[in-house]
Amino acid sequence: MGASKLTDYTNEEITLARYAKALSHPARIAILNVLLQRNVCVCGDIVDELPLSQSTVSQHLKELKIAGLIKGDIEGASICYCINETEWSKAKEHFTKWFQLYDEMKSKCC
Amino acid sequence: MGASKLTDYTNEEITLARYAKALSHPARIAILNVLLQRNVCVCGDIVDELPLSQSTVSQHLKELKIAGLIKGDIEGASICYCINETEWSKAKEHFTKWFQLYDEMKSKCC
DNA sequence: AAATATAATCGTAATATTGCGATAGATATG
DNA sequence: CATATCTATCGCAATATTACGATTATATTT
Repeated sequence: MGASKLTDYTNEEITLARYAKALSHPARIAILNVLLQRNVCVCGDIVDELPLSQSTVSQHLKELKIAGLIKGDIEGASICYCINETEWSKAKEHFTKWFQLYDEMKSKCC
Repeated sequence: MGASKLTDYTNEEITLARYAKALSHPARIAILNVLLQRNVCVCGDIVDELPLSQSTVSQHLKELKIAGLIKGDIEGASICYCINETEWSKAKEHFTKWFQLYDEMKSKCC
């Protein structure tokens, strides 16, 4: 009856926040930009393109992998990273639809 | 000649990461959802809708305000928060265009 | 097998974030 | 003016993030 406090966040809120978190560091955006700009899958080249150490880049790659935005295929001694199309599309959809909610608002205030 | 290390991130990378950071917590997404769902500007109502204390909500509101995504108009003793249309559109554009870069890739790998 | 190259992981330090209660400031109401 | 309401800020604790060097694991050469 009384209690109107939300007990928790919705799945949609959590999902969106998780994608956003993956993109919340310039290094991770830069990594994805490298993957977007090159036709070929890069691996250690990413390290050379960023102002960060190998271990730090590897950590950022791990986070992007956990978020699902990239995948890494073992290619000999090196690893070929690239954007995960499925998850990329999902993230795109989530953001696009969410941002569009504003346009669908009937009455905007202030 | 040799050195190919990026000295720093691009403005675009920083901007995108900053927007993403503002959206990287479920509470902030939830706050924006409240503002998106209500026709009228809410103020302290946001606190009632979230599983967080008043001070914590206030802090999240501050971050959203710093990111520019919302603005707060003083309305008597309370404050009327709403989405900042200009910045919202900017963020939307940034994300949309960036996500679209994938579609514009000539050859996808892996 | 030894040496080399590549990338992940460990350990650690510095910093940032998150959350809350308590307090302060500003505005309304009696 | 006193009180109540609403929101921001302060102080603090717990946790998470970021970054790096050193090490480890795996694969490729020689």
